[in-house]
Amino acid sequence: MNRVRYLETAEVLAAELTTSPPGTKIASENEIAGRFGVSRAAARSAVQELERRLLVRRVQGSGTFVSRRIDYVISRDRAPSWHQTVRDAGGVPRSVVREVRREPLPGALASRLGRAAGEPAHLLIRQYYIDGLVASWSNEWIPVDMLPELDVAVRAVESVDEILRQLRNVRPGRAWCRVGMEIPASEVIAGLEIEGTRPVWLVESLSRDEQTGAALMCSNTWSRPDVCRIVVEMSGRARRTGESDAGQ
Amino acid sequence: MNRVRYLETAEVLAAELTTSPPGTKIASENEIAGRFGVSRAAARSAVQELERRLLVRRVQGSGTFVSRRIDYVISRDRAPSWHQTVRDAGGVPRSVVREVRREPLPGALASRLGRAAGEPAHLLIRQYYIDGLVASWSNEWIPVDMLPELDVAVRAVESVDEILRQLRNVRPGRAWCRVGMEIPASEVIAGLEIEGTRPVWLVESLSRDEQTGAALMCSNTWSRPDVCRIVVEMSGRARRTGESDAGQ
DNA sequence: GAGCATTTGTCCGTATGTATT
DNA sequence: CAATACATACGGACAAATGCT
Repeated sequence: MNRVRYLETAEVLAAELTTSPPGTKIASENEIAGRFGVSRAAARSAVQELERRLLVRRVQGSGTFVSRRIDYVISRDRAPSWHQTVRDAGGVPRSVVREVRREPLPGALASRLGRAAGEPAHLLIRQYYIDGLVASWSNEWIPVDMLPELDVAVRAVESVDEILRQLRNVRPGRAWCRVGMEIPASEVIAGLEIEGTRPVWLVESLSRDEQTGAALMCSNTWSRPDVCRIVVEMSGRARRTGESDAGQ
Repeated sequence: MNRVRYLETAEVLAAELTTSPPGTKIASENEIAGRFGVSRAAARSAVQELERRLLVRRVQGSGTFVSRRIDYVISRDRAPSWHQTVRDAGGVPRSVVREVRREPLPGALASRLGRAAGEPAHLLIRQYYIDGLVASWSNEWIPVDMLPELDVAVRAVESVDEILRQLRNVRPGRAWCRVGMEIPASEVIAGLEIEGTRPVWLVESLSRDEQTGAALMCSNTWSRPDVCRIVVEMSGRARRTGESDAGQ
C-alpha cells in the first residue's frame, strides 16, 4: 500500500508487536534489513518510527524491546497510588530513593505550600521502575517541621503518604495538581535514561490533610511518555445531584 | 563540549533560535552542513533534534520554521477561549469549519452527554490555526434537539458556545474534561498535517449549562504538541476558606 | 578483568523522490 | 520549467554500550 518502504516496514512490525508481551526483544536492525530486503538505514528508520509511536524502547548494545504502557489516571476521587496502578496493569513496580537531603524551599514550591521561600525542607529524590525499567523521577518536598524524622523513616516505607499517615496521623489527599509536558533539566534527563532531549510528562502536585486542610507536602514528578500515559480527569462545579457521572 | 556532532550543532542552533521570532525561517540543511563542516545527514539530524524538542516545524519543499508554542491552560475557573489565548500569546488565531453533518451519537459520547446512543446530533468538524498554521482539529457534538438550527448559524459565528448563549440563553461551562496524549486516527493526522505518526494532545470535554446543569454539548479536540502546550490545573475538595490558592 | 560478538548510535558520501516557490 | 528544500534510500565505516565467555 505504502510506497514509503520504511513506513511499510514499520506497519508490518507494529502489527506483529501487538501480539508480543511487553519486554519482548524484537528483531535487530540487521535482521529486519535482511528480512524486508532494505538497507540497514531503512530498517533503522522503521524501528525509530515504532519508537516515535511509543511502542518500543531501544537500548544501545542490547536491543529493542516492546514497551509496557500504563494509564495513570489523575482525578479528584482517586487516591494516587502508583504501585497499585502498575500492578493492576500487570507490571512489576519498584521505587528507589536516590537521595534525601535538606534544602531551603524554592520560591515556587513555597508558595504552593503556603510557606515562606527558604524555609527548611526535606528534598526526597526518587526513581520509579516498571518491570525493572525506569519510568519516573520525582522530587518530593516536605517542610522539616512537618516531619523532622523523615531521614530515618523513608528508606523503610515505600511512600511519604504512608509515613505521614503513620507518624502524623493525617490523611493526605491530592489538593491541587498541574499536568503538562516539558523538556526537563539535564539531571532529570539522566535519571530517566533518555538519550535525545524530548518532552516528558510533568505532574506538579500538592497534598493536604483531608481533615484539617493543612498543606503537607508537594512534589514534581517527571515520567517517560513511552511507559505511561497520564490522563487527567477534571469534574466541574456545575453538577447537579441525581445526574449520572460523565461516562467514558 | 559534546563529542556528538549533531547534538553539538543542535545546541548552537537551539541557542540561536531563542532570539528569533516565531515563523522565522532557519538555515537549510545544506547551509548548516556547510557552516558546521558536517555532512548533510548530520545537519539533518541536528534539525530533527530541534523538531523533537518542539522548537521548529519542518515543511517539505519550503523550509524549517521557528515554532510559536502557546500555553493553553485548562482549569475549572477559566472559561475556555482559544481565540483569546492565542491573541494573548501574540499569535493570530483563526478557525475554519470543515464540515457540519448530522450523525447518530456514538456510544461513548452519548453516555458523556447523558443521552442514548444513536440519538441524532450535529457533528461539527473544525480546524484551528495559529499564524496560518494548523494547530488543532476538533469534533464537536450537539444533540439536534438542543440546537436544531445549528446548520445555518454556525458559519457566521466563531464558537458553538456563542451560538448557544445567543439562541438558547444558556451559559455553557466546562463540566468535565479528560486530557492525554494519543496517536489519532488517520483522518485527524491528515487534518493536523502530521507526516510521521506521533502522539498529539487529546482533550475530551463536556459543557453544561451553569444555571440548570443540563448537558449541552461535548467535543474531542486534538492539538499538535509543537504549537501548544496543554496544562491542566486541578483543584481538590480539601480546601478551607481563608487559605490562599495554590501558588505558581 | 580481558576479549569477543552483538546491537544500537553516529557519520560520511551519494543519489533520487517529492513538495514548494 | 527550474531552483530550492526537505524526505527517502543505499552502502560503507567506526564508535559505544551491552552481555557473554
